[in-house]
Amino acid sequence: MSLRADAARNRSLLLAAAIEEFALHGVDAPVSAIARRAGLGKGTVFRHFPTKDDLVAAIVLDRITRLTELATELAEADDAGAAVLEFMRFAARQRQQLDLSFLSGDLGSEVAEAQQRMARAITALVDRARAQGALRPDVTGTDVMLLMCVPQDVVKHLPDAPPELWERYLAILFDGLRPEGAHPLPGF
Amino acid sequence: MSLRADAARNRSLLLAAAIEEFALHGVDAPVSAIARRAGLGKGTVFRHFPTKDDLVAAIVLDRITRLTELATELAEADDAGAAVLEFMRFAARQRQQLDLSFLSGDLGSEVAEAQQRMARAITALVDRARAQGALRPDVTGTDVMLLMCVPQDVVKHLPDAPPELWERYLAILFDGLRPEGAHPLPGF
DNA sequence: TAACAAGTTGACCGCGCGGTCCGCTTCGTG
DNA sequence: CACGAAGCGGACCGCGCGGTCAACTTGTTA
Repeated sequence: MSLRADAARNRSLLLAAAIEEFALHGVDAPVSAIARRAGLGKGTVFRHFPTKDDLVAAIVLDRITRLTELATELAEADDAGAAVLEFMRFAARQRQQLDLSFLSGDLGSEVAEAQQRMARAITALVDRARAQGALRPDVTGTDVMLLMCVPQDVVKHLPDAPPELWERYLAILFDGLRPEGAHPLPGF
Repeated sequence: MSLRADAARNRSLLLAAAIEEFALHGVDAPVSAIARRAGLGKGTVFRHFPTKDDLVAAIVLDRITRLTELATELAEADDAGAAVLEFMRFAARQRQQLDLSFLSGDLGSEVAEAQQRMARAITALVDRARAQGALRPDVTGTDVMLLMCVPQDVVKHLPDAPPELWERYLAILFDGLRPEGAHPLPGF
């Protein structure tokens, strides 16, 4: 055993508190607020995560990993176009709960490698959809990676927006990725 | 005359320096850096703009005004669809030079009113394009306002991106706004 | 050109942040 | 249960920020 029981519990308490706090006030939320929300002292945060960036990296790493898993899973779906859409929907929804970008900022080599793994998984998924004719011939995995968070980001600029508005923008965006004259996917 | 000659010159020097600094390092760029870039003392900045927010507001106000003027101008174009696209292109290009959002953050009533004027101008432009059948029947001015900055925002996540990449995303995005089965505009 | 208003400056202040540290508490074990 | 190690807490530090101010310089005008 490498971690004491209460320490493990506190660690996950801290992660949960950090996710909430970052979602609510952005990455600039002070560490002290995270500690307060977790009902712990500030020092405890730095015991588990030597640096605030390490805390951020831990969360981002988790999110990236989940996205990678989903992309890998969806790569086996019959309808690759629908799979891409579902992936983007998941990514946007996840972004709703977390203001952190997986792309910008240097968060250490571990995160960078995870990003590359995710990029590969997404590229595989997108390549397959393109081969099936579900996407424009020039759409790349990078395109999807860049665009998948847009719906949530855009909606956040509106103070009083209906909570499902982002789906509308996802639809508009995905429509721009489909080949010309293609029929819309069911559900839109 | 209400302003001394050198003071007027310094004021515009400061505005230019602030635009550059904000574009380079975001809105969080310290006031001292702006002063240094302008070759002036920090105190001078606060003489012209009592608060950093006032400086930001001045710049944002200028940008919003230009956008409003352009939207009003373009409302008289024959091809309203092409006009909307050109407007979005201008907005995105402007956003390239400035990291400031015209939408989020409270920057006083003056900016808020200017935002509303811009919203009206854009809505008029978009309504006309929609009436001409150049856009989907459910596209609103708000949609265009929210989406027009996306291309630049998205590209900024890529560290080594070709400078014209944003045009590609504008094309994808605008394509999602056009009615189904419509032929692409010339140039794409 | 004299004299005053207007403008400029950089040292200075208070604040809140990320991060440190050491005395104290609590868990796990023999 | 007793004891050592692992974990905890919060006062504390240094830093860089936005903003202030009083001494100084400069444009303007009669």
